[in-house]
Amino acid sequence: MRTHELVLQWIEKQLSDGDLALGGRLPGERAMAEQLQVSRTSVREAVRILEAMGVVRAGVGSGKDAGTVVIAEPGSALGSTLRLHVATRHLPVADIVETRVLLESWAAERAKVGVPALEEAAELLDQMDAAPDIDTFLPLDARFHVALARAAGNSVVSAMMASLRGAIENYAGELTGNLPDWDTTCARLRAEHRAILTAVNNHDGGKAAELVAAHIQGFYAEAGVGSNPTP
Amino acid sequence: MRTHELVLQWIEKQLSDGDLALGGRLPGERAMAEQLQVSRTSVREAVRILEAMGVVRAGVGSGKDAGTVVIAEPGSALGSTLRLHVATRHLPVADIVETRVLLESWAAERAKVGVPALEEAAELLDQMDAAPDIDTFLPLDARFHVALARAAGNSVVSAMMASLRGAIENYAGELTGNLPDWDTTCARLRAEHRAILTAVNNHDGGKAAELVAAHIQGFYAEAGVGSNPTP
DNA sequence: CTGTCACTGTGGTCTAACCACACAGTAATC
DNA sequence: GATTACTGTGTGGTTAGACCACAGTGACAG
Repeated sequence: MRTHELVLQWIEKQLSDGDLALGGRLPGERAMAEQLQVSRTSVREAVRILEAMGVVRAGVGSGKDAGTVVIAEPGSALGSTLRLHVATRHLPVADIVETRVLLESWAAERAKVGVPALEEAAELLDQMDAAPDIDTFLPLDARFHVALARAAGNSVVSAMMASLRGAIENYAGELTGNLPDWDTTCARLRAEHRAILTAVNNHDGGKAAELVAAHIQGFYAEAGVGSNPTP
Repeated sequence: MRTHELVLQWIEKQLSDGDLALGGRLPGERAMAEQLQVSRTSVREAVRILEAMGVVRAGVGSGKDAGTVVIAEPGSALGSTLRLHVATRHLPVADIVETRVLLESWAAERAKVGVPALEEAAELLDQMDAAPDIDTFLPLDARFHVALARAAGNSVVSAMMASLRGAIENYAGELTGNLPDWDTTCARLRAEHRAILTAVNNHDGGKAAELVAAHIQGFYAEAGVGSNPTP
């Protein structure tokens, strides 16, 4: 077993045993190296991996943001991983879109009314109405969909949704260039968002799920995913 | 931007541009370091991250297994990430099980008859009948479920299924200790597996999905997930 | 022809040093 | 006395250089 894996194991055990909790601070790299009788290099490689997994955040200097602290950001970590695999052509964009439909439909059907995530979603819709251009609109759109997924209350599904959205984020930006008329499309998307949120608030999960599926598939079909996968 | 991130960006670009394909070999660490004008340490940190993401595999020595080659194993990578986050208590096991039900039901409903993955699944069932003990049975069970998911033909769903299974693998091992009578449970699980596969082969996706959902939820309910999350 | 042995290139590890940063305490200044 | 400037300390970030184990390759001696 390689040295940095040993360090990784040790840290994972600290987490499992509860000796290291969310928000907690790891020992300094030098201290850990001495404690585990390994070089600082190996400790750093382990920390890098944890950072890539969204388990810790490393900060220089001193004070509140300094040191290596335990965080919980699975979404961005899974997103990076998926993005890399998309780059290797191993994960087709079409499969990601299909998975998005699957997860978001499920989430829409089970979204709980009155939770903070839904209020955030409603707020985002207002901001999207005021968005002047595509580059302002798209990030809000992404956040709306992730907020909707969070409303279902399953943290794994939320994380996966966020990661899927993140993995094809750049891609979505390119796709909008293929659209014949952005203003028309944008208006339609906004209307569909409202309809989805209304269905959820009316406790009509089935309809919400249908609308979400049509919403996502409609966008990618219009933008030409499948027929024109890598423009 | 940190140095190793720069290296990561460079490698990701090589992948996106197709200059580096699946099965391809990265330049040696020393060569890359010189080419990018960074230290070998930074190159190594980048490679570590890619390795953790299941994008590359590093092998010492020389010959076919040597060097750093591009692979595509998103499943194990996502699994490690999820496992770590379960360790931080940020992702409840119950949410993972729920997501498994969601993905596997979907996959069972859309499984294509006649694909290699289904044949593999059938073969695994025979091996499970011959399994002498739990420790032989469980890995086969895991592979059966992943094979079933693969039969639906969506690589993202397959990868996520494999990762979910991997994230709670150790956990499943502990749970079987809670079962009152393993032999009885095992016989039931085997029968349920057969029923699922039969439904799929009969093109009865709806029934297959129902059976899968009941199968998974039944097992975890019997083993006590939810009422006894961290024994 | 065969077995041995040095060579070469790979990743894996370690040491020791320096840097930039941010805060904390202290000293000099107004 | 209050304010400012300055070290001191500890953090991660980066680098250079060395050595190790490993696995093929090829030359050489038998």
